[in-house]
Amino acid sequence: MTGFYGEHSKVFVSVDCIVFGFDHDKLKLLIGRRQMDPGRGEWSLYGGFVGEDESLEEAASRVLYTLTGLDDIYMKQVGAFGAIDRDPGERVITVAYCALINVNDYDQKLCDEHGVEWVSIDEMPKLYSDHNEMVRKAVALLRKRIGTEPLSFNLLPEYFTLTQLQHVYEAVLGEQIDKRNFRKRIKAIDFIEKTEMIDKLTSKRGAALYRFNKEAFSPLSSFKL
Amino acid sequence: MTGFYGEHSKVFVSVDCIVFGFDHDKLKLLIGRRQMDPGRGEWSLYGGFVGEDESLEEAASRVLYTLTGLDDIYMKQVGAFGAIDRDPGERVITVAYCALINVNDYDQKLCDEHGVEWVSIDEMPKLYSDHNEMVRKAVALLRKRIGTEPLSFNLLPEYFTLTQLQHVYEAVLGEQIDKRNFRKRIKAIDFIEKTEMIDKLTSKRGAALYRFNKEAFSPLSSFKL
DNA sequence: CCAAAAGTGTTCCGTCTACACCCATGG
DNA sequence: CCATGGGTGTAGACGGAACACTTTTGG
Repeated sequence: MTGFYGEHSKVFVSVDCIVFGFDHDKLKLLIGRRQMDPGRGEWSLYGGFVGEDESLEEAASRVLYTLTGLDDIYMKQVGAFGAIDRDPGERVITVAYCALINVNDYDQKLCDEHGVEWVSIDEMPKLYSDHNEMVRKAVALLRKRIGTEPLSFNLLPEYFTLTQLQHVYEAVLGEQIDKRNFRKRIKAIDFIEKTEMIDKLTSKRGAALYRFNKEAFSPLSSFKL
Repeated sequence: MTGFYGEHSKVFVSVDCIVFGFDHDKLKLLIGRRQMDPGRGEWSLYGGFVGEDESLEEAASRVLYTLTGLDDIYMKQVGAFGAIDRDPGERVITVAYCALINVNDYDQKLCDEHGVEWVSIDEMPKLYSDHNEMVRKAVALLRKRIGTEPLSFNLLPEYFTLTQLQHVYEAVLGEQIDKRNFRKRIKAIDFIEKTEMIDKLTSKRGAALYRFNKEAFSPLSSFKL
């Protein structure tokens, strides 16, 4: 089997993961010191090469699993980056994926092993290659979509208070939101369910815990937030 | 120079172009019969492999130039498609690009040479590999963006009537629009300029010709349509 | 008893939507 | 003179934004 496309050239393809988390009212990004040449020691997104036996999504999932120990992560393609000299080593075309995780689920040991840590997106340092551009694009996508797709829940624990949820929106959108208007809109969304549970950690009075009901959500149900 | 990433494997990368046009009140797509194996003779998007010396965008531009004879085409990345068996020949990762062109500018001779033709998007046949999925995604993106980005002008000649413009929106969105409301919104957009010219071809009375003023448009000026 | 966060409605204003008739002209 | 597409305004509904006070309880 000689192959059909033999006359054409092949190229390295990698995936890079833009991992967002939410903590202390801030949107956070997981970055680490690059552990290979070229660019060893520079701040960088976590990534990996795409193997012969895996799709792009599989490669991204594998990389995310290696990094966080988590499976079944919310993941969305951000785009392909293919400038000739984008990687200082050899030519590599990268497909960037944006992942949203709950920082509590995250495995701190793995974090340390890979030398990655959380930084606030507004304190992001210069990253390796064109990784800053990837992050910018991912944040832009996040902002566009958070109003019409149920993304925010991926950044929170299963049970959350409305104040927490509001803080996620404020962190992503970068603006303050009126509490009463926010809660009014939440009430209109039927797949955000109030539970009987009460959170006593974040306030003396205690706050009702809510959850996202995946079953009640249909991709067709357009909502506005 | 042995390279830094020698232990990893390389893969074929191609670009596929989803070329939209607008004619007779319909959104059209440029497709052709595939002229190589495997899949020879099947309906397909037009594409090409990414060379060692060109970026993804350059490859897409080259492919579009080869196909249409046009330079400086509006082009947007749709996404990367990387399922292992997506191509029946060998493994190929493809980056899809969506292009918008004015069907009048198009070179009919090249069209014939490459064996491509325009089809209405609602009469699209089964295409090679996962190309239908690419088109679906491109149409979805188009619908999302046409309301907030000045895309529509790329599908029209430099000078156009408001009725033509409205038909573009109707074709893309797949729904009727109220003429008076549409024109009211247009009046509020300052980078759509009325000219002194009058088009006498499409109606007996004649219709004012408008143009999109690129200079008056700023990417920040958010508009709603 | 007080600090700190939770919870709750109303009014106003601007935006979107629905809707029908006259105009100019070529044939 | 009539068929064809061009062009115009208003009223009512709806949705989004602004805005302040009471409740609960741990310390």
